[in-house]
Amino acid sequence: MKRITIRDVSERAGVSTAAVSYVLNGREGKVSPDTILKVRRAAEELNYIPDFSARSLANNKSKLIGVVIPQTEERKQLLLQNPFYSELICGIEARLRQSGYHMILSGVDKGEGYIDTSMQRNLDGAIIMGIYQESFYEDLKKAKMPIVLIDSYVYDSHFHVVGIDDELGGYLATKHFIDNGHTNIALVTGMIRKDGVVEKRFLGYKRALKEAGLFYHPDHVFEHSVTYEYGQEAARLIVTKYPEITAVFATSDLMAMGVLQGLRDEGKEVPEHVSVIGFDDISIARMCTPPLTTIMQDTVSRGIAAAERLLLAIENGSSDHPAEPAIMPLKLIERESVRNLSMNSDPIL
Amino acid sequence: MKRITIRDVSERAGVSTAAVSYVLNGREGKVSPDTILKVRRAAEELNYIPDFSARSLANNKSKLIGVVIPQTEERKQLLLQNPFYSELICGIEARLRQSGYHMILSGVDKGEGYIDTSMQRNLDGAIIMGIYQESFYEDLKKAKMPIVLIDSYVYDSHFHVVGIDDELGGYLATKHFIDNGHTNIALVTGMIRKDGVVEKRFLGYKRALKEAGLFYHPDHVFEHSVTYEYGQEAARLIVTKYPEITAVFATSDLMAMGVLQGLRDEGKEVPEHVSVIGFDDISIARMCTPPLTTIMQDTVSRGIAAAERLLLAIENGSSDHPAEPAIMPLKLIERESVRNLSMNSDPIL
DNA sequence: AATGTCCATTTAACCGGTTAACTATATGAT
DNA sequence: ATCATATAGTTAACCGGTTAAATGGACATT
Repeated sequence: MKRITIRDVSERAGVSTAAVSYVLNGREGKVSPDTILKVRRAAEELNYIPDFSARSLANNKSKLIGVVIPQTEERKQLLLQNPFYSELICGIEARLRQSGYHMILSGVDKGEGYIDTSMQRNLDGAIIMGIYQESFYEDLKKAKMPIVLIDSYVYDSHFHVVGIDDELGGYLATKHFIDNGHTNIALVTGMIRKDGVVEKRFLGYKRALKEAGLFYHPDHVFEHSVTYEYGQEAARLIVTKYPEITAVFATSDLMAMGVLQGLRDEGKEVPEHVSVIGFDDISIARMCTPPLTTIMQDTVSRGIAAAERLLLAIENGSSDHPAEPAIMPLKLIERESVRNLSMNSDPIL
Repeated sequence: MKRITIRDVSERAGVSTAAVSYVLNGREGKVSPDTILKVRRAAEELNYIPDFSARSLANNKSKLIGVVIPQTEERKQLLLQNPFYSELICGIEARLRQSGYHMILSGVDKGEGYIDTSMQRNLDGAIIMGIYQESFYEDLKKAKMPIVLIDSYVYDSHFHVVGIDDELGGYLATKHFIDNGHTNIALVTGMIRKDGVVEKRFLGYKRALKEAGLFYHPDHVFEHSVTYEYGQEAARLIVTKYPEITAVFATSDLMAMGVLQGLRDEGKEVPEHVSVIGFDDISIARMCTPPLTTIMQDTVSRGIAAAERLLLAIENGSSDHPAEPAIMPLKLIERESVRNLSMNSDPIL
């Protein structure tokens, strides 16, 4: 059961290996229709499947894309428990496969060592989700391959960006609370890092407050990690220490779900006592109790868009001058986790 | 910025490329300590990173593992919305990376064409999650690489299996209902396919019923697709057509969450009116309302175990005679979605 | 001194493709 | 008839490693 090589095909077709290679790669005007036919037939009959390693070695194209997601520091595992990443990956994988590319999925925490992977595998490009320390981006630049960033605002001429208007998202959520008569609005969020998405959402939050003439209260910002558990903890804090708060904007649905649970643990009803808005509209947002009002981004489409962008850059060989950031649409989805305080004068249960 | 090759290292160290290769691959007794030192230093100084394509071409080892998960037929996207797969992948990725392997994640529906991927990339092995049509397994056998199956019972001498005792899981869930005084217990499940996991869970369900002297009622089995939406639909059916049912065993947490929502849509409370048990203990099982009683399997560990098993098979070159199936532990986690009918004589709200 | 062994090292073929450069033939222009 | 050009196909070097076989030197044996 030896492997069928291009030589086998060339012999069977009665031509040189070069001819076979030209036919199989669709080189224009290098081969006659007759030869094309012979080669196609021979390849078909032998069920020839090219070896990507050999191909990669010869022409320095691996058809391999690195996909990076954050990982937990302690357990060295992918942060895939946040469905946000899963959904992105669905989109990315589907689009890549469609063009004959494959995806190598890796977790990264500090970003050290990823450059090795990229070199070893001769990656044609990479999609980086999440935000990392500066040095990682420096390494990525050295890699000299097209790179698409999702969820970080490192606007550098080396990087393509497929983002959303996070500032607007933060604004819309906060505004929605204000429109519903809320004035004490908490923000529950992961670490606010420079160039990260939550920084922008935070900015939008502040803008909405300011625009409405509301006071920005730093104590009402609960900042830690993007986990269900922290959402829960923040909710407890809110109930016990800041009872004036009637609305919580969580910068990810996962945290929002934690907030929901935390409030419940403390005997508060949503939205009767406290209203909650999330971010992302991951699929479980509509499944929780009550269904979560959230800022929707079409995550799967965003994954597809990121892959598309990357493929384009690869095929153009334009790793240098990326187009300007693609900004995907965004909107607030009203479900049942927000109560209208102004109109509804029902007494609290 | 040319690539550093083994030749560069050999020149710098003043030895042949063969010597470098031997040192870097730790060939015993082929090189003197002196040479080892020189090579190590040179490689270090040049920051040499080997090219896996070249290596793969030369020794037919790619250090690449194929990881396959089902995909939706319509949209050609990975079934990653079920966190069960995400969690497995977390475990797999972590373990593979630890040993210098990388993972190519692909979606597959009918299984056609995957064999091509495997050939093109010279995969060293594969981990297959989910269940597929017969022909896919036939293809896999031809691939002549170690393969680990998760979630299918194709006990063939070609395949390694890292499973759980699904029959027991089904039994435990059903038994728990019975112990709590339930006698009309519905089963909500994806398609019951031969050699699939749900077939076994179904068997466990029937065994528990029989053991308790309860009548197995085929109408109480709701079988369709493993989705939140179907769980919801099944719940509606149950409430409207089979009001005698007081307990629902869903064979995946995702479906169980749909059931929860469907019951709520119909104005039923869980567990006051209807009790629910899920399967898998995905992370959101404890996050939903009420927290879901479920059959816990440590999914991440199972991913790790699968990877471990595969690596072992690869390193032994033993693609032929797999050890017997590894069966991971299982237990019922009691949360708040089951009501005890027998002891608790509170009137229904 | 000749021969055999061992050890460390090198040589060079090989993996399976791609592609620049070359050859051979046909076509067209002068 | 001669030369230039275009077209179709081939040759062989090359990508960056691995590894069987050959080499060469040191040492021991007869």
